Formats: sequence, C-alpha cells, structure tokens
Amino acid sequence: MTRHVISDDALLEAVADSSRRRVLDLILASGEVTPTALAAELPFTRQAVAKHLAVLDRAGLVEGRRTGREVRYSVRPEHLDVAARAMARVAARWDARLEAIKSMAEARARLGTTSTTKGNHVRRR
Amino acid sequence: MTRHVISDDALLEAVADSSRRRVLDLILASGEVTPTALAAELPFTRQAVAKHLAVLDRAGLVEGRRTGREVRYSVRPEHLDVAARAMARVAARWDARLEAIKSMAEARARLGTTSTTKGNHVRRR
DNA sequence: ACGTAGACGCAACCGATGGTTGCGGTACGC
DNA sequence: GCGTACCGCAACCATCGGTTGCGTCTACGT
Repeated sequence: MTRHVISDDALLEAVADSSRRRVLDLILASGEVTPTALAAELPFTRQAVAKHLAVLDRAGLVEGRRTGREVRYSVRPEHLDVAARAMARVAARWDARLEAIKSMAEARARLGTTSTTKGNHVRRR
Repeated sequence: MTRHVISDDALLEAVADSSRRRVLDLILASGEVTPTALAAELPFTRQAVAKHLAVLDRAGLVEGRRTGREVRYSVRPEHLDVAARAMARVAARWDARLEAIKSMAEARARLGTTSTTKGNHVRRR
C-alpha cells in the first residue's frame, strides 16, 4: 500500500507550483508519459520537467516505471485522492475563516473602529 | 475601490507559501496588527514578516495604515473573498479531474493491466 | 555488428525568493 | 534630551525553478 503520509502542507507545497500543476495535468491527460514527451508540450525543458517529476514522486503523487531507455510516469490515484481531499479541506477552511472575517469586519465597521480588542487565542507554531 | 485584478494563479502563488498563510491567519485572528507583533508570534524575524506583508499587500489581500511609528496591517475582506472563491474553484477542478482518473484506473484494473492503451497524446517514437 | 540518434541522469550555473543579520532613521515615553 | 522600540533599507545566504552542457545507455537502421 505504500502508505506515504502526505501532510496538507507538503501537498500544498507540491501542488502550489503552477508548473507542477501543469505537469500533473498532462500526466493525467496522457495516462503514462515520458519526461521528454511532457517537455515537448510544455514551455520548459526536459530537465525542469524531470525535477518536477522528482518532486511529485517524492510527494507520492506520481510514479515512474523504467521501460527500456525511457521512463513512463503515471499518477497514483489513491494518493491523488488524498491530495484532492486536502485541497478541498484547505479551501473549506479558508472559506470558513473568510466568513468569520467578513462578519467581523462588518460588525467593526458598524461600531466604528473598536480598537482591535480581540486578543483571543494566539497559537504559536 | 482599487479594483486589483487577482488571477487564480497570482492568488495561489500568494497563498501557496505556508509562512504567508500563517501570517494571514494571524492577521485574521488579530484584526489589526503590526509586523513586530506578528513576528513575535512567528518562528521568523520581523523582516521576513515584512516581506510577506509586502507580497500580500501587492496581492491586495491586506493593507497597512501607518499610525505614528507603527504600521497596522489588516486584511481586505473583499479581496480575500475573491481569493477564497478561487481556491474553491481550483479545488473543485481537482476533484473533477480526480474523479475521472479514479474511474479510469478502476476500469483498467478491472480489465487486468491493459497495456496503457490511451495514446490520445503525442506518443513519439 | 556497428554507428548514430534518442532518452535519461548528473552537474554547473543563473535569477528569484524566503530568510537572516546589521544599521540607520524616526516617533514615543520619560 | 535620551533611550527605546518600531520601522525601512541593504547585504548576505540557502533553496528552488529553470537552463545549458555533457556523459551514458538503449534502441534502431543499415
């Protein structure tokens, strides 16, 4: 099962980069692709692609199988699943926080600049 | 109204960094804060915080008002709104794609390792 | 069988960026 | 007026996305 533990952060980190997302996209579209093929469709070199693939691999999102002189990369659906869920979770969290902030801002505006007396919980680290 | 145009990519870019997210979190929790105050609760220096604030500012997510010798930063709910939506959008897109991939993988598994017959893409050789 | 071309890996290098330290300016409190 | 705290600027370092160049190995054509 290769139970990699993909933290939200690590995931976001891997997925944050737009190039990486594009690479992932292409792999998804092609099923199994070689770095060179990917690079052919992308605005940067094979080497760059290779590096991204390495990252994605370490993150457990893709895997590559050697076949003769080439290496075919494919995505690992299970892990991608985790990834997508994490994304959704983060998005939701954002939304919630936004909600809070919005109502708060409105309240503050309504009360006229209450001098920020909300030293509720500061959690460090 | 300062109608900054925040592209999904720019947004993700700004939000991608975990430190930046933490900073944003703190500002959200505090309403109006100075860089130094933020830095006090974060594992890095005031300077780093300042840089992040600059980025977030450029991205239109926060704004700072000078008050005497200190600068109070606060989030801009409207823009944050845009941000959250963008996040959700991206997440959704991911989810959809994941769905496709999953069913595909299952189908493949059910058929017993069909030798990757999805050459819908450039397969040079 | 051999030579060449294609696909990969490694390493050096470049520019941007997250992070640090150090310093100088300026507003505040006494 | 003096010290202190907050800020801004600049130099510096490490990492990272990306490139170029080179070496190696495999596959293919003749």
